[in-house]
Amino acid sequence: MENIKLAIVEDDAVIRESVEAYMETHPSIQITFTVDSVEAFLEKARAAIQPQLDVLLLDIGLPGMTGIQGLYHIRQQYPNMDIIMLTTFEEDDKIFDALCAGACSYISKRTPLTKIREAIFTVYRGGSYMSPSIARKIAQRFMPKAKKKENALSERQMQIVQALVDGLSYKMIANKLNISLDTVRDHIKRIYRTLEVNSKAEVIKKVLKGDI
Amino acid sequence: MENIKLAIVEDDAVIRESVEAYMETHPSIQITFTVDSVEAFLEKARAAIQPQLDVLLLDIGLPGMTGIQGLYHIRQQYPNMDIIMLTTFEEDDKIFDALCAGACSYISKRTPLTKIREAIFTVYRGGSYMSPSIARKIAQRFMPKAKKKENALSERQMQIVQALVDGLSYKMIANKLNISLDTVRDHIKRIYRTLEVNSKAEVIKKVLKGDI
DNA sequence: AACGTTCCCACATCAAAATGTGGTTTTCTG
DNA sequence: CAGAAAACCACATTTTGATGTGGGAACGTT
Repeated sequence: MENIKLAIVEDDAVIRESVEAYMETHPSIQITFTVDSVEAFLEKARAAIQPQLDVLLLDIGLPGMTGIQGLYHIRQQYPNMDIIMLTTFEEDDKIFDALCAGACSYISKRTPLTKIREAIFTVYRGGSYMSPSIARKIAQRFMPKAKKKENALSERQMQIVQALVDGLSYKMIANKLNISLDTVRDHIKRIYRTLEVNSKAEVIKKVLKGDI
Repeated sequence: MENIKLAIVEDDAVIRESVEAYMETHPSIQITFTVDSVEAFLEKARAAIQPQLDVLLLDIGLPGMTGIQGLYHIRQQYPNMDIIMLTTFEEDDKIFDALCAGACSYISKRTPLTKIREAIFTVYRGGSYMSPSIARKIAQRFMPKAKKKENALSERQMQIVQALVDGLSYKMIANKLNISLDTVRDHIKRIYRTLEVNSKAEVIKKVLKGDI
């Protein structure tokens, strides 16, 4: 029989209490505590007897320290705890911030409690649940970005761009490609024009961002 | 009433037929066709009367052209179709390849048919469903990479690095931060040392790659 | 054959960056 | 308070980078 130690951080009393009441009814879930802010959570965590925790439901839009900021601090105390972010649809653009900060699940507050409970079990077992709209955004993040223009560089130009990205100086590029320094300059000049940039830095940024 | 036009690409006849039989029973799902390879799918798509399709269940491990390779070709014919990848657990490392190739959902074959059907509706409505173990892998992908060294830059140094990445010149940085040009040089000099690089290009690369 | 593209090279100029040495002032912390 | 760390500034030198102009050779297309 599982025994999941759950904590809740949610400022809206109505939501907090309804979630708490619902989760409490399940025999495998044990609510360790619920608080209304990250600050309150951290205080509990700092207390002498640091309560053991498996899963945390964390609201993303909190007064004071936001959930995202809080994630960072919370994970210092509980590096192995699984954190489920609760969010309203307006905050969907914070998905990636939250994921980067270490959230492992991201659920809309509109999700039925039964699904949220399911998610708790899922993350406890090493999985992750994402609301469908969230998951879609994540999937899109991986898709090839819409290449705007036909800014196709020639084969040679690509070699030079690559060398630039690798941090080679003009001289080194000339050497590597067995062409003269002036030729390298010539290529780069034209590359800048077709890419509509005017510094090495911008070229590198474009490449690293996948715009090329 | 929804009317989802579904196609299935799956080489294993047992799985294919069981999925087909199950989906067929739902009044909102209409199976346009099922085939056993990407090649067969593309042939159907090339036919004079190109069938309309909403959702595709695509096996990832196919003989001949794999699902991942197929994704590319299929999406040329049906750029707006939602594609759900079916996968066995051994292929979990192909998640990101598939997502990059344009899949919008990724489901283990061990998933109960009822869940798979749910996923079909989810993607049809603009969402996405990921199997828990897959979703977890994706979440982990976003988490802070293991920072190797203590290359911690000071607050000020980070500002300067950021400015460099933004493409500002030393002069502009000096102006922006209200310090002298020489001071900017000084900071950058030290940054290069602690980062063990010796050009702006390398700094930018490090930042963009998340090494910092 | 004429044209466009790509690749190649040279010369020139000014701005920017890389790097070193030397010193001062805050600010934080043991 | 003393010492370390960070931030600040100056001066000097060498290398790179950005940009322009001008021209030549190879290759494929019309």
